[in-house]
Amino acid sequence: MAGKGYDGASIADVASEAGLATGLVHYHFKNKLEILLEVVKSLGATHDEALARAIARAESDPARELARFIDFHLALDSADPETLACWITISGEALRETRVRRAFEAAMERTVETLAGIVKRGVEARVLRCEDPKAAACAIVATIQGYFVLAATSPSLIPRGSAARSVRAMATGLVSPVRPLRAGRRS
Amino acid sequence: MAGKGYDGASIADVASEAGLATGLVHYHFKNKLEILLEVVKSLGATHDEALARAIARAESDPARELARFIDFHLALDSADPETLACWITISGEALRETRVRRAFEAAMERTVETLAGIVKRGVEARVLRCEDPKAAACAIVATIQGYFVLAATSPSLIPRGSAARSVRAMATGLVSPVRPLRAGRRS
Amino acid sequence: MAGKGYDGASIADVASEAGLATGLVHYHFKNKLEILLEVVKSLGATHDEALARAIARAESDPARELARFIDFHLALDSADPETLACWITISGEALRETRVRRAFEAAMERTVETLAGIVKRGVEARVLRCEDPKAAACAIVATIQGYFVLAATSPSLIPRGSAARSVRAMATGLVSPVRPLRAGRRS
Amino acid sequence: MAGKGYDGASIADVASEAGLATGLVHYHFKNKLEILLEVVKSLGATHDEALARAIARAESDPARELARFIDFHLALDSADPETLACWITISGEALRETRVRRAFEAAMERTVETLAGIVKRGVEARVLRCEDPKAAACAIVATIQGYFVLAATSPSLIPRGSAARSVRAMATGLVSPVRPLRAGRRS
DNA sequence: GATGAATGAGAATTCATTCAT
DNA sequence: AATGAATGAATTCTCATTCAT
Repeated sequence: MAGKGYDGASIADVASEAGLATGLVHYHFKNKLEILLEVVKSLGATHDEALARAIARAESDPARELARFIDFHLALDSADPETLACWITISGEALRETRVRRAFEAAMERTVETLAGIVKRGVEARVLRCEDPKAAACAIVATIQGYFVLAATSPSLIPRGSAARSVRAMATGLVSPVRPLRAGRRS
Repeated sequence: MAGKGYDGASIADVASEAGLATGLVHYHFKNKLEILLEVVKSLGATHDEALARAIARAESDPARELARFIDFHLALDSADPETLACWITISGEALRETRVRRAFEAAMERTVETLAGIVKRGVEARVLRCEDPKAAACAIVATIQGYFVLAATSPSLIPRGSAARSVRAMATGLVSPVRPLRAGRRS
Repeated sequence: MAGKGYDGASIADVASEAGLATGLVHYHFKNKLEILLEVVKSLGATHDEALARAIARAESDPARELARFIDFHLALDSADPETLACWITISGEALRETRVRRAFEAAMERTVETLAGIVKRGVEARVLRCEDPKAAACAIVATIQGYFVLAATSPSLIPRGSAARSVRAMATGLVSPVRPLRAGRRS
Repeated sequence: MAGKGYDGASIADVASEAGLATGLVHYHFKNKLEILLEVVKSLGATHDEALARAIARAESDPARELARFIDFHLALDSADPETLACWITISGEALRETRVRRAFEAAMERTVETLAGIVKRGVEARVLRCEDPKAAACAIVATIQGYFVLAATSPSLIPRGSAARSVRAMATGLVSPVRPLRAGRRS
């Protein structure tokens, strides 16, 4: 589905990719749609766990958590293109299938809330200044989603390595950290 | 195609939507794909013209042009949901069809270049500071694209009216205007 | 139609081959079928005239007329492949369309009668011996038709230049000429 | 396909003739073309086996094998008209589809080689005289093919029962048997 | 659990034919 | 005579889904 799109991938494709017989796919999934929903669920869970791990390494410093959050999503050079394509495919189906939309929306909301939580704690700790943490979190998540689309469709448009750097700069405009945002140990 | 997606919309759907016989659609378009390509082309042209008009009202003040650019794209409350859906559908097909990708990429590139041009002129005029105008333009365009996805799939996630405001704040982090960015007369 | 077959050739193909607009084809021909019937008619007439000319050069010598008849049809090296293909296509449609069958049958019958006439005159002139001139003519015409099929589909199967020679030898077995059949001046 | 021609017979026709659902035909054959190729293959195999059996009854007497060969193909009164139509349809498609041509050509070649082998053995055994057995075989096979076309499209043109007799007489002219060719026990 | 044949609805596409101009 | 847009039926092919084994 990542490679051919939801409609483009037939159950036979899915089955052969998994080394199974077509019939067996329907033994495990009632519907083609259920397969996609399972993908959203699993992709979301994997993402959330990996994100939590990445943030945990920031040792509860909100400013560094924010930087981690950005870097985690925008290390596009090392991103799995298949996962990117998958996520964009999901966003496309979310336009039309209520259940996909709900799952996609839920995943986005969890991510936004995670980030909003970081910002709020930053504000409380007076290392960040921000009037509307939810809006700020939403803006950064939107930017990340937009970079996903660009990375998957028009990679040559993104100056190499600029994504995370640019978004850290943008975040500065949103949350006015006391000190400039610095990347985690990774970068 | 906006409503049902590229694969979901049959030629019969397209034809009946247009009040035509199915055969006539194939008389005018060699392929289903050509229809989509025509949509990309036309959507891109319409966008470019409207954007140029919006920027023109900024009377060559780069900072105001930048604000106009943002507001033009992110007046999401008044955005046509069908056009949003259409653009996201296109980005999904761009993943798989080379020709759609090229058209989508070209449209994105034109938009990025337009914005990069504004930033460069702002830098030259010393009203903006920015080390990498291309990267900055790319980041803002990515953010816009991301907001489109959110607006079309998860509108409840975006605090009402926050999009343009947030992006103006983010832009501040990227281009350090001498004075804070203010919207044009519209806002 | 020669190149793509009756069904394979669309009216648009026919029109563009002739440098006309599609509509005009139907102005001149009621039907697609009428086009094919016209082809049979015209091909038959052209054939008959050319055959008559070829025979005329034999100066009423039945044995030489027979040789001429064979050579005329089996100078396969110089045969127009398109005409061959056309004739085979026609024979295929003759299987199914009554009117094509009638036209094809009529053309075949004229050819058989022409040859039978030659043989009869040869018998009367006592230069040929043959119990059933009609059957003999039919056999030779069948052979020619069969060579057409082979020449058009499996030319490598026919030893170069052997067709006319073999058929002259075969004719010998059918009509026992007093002297061996010799080709006309052409060969 | 025998009755309506390759293009005239739809997959739906094929399926209903076989009492199957349309989809199942495509489950077993990748293409419509593959169906035809399968027909050529199967028809060729059936023909070859039956021909081998017919020849076997001639007890290795080349002159009688030759007569058998002719009678086997030209017992047109008892020939299956559907098989005839099928073979002619195949020859028509052979004009246009490379793979059909190859299969048709191969079948013709096998038949020609079978006959050429008979003639060669006859020559070696000094019961037949023939300078070019391949050309002779080719001529007789062409005649048979031509009779198929006539039998399928213009049966009234062939004096009843004359085909095999005529071809035996023609063969005499090609291979000069020491004694006249006589049919096997069948005739 | 697992297989893969079978079904039939629905898709894109082609094309003979019509017809207003 | 000529054009070419328009029609809609028919065709090949794909595929989610079912089901006997």
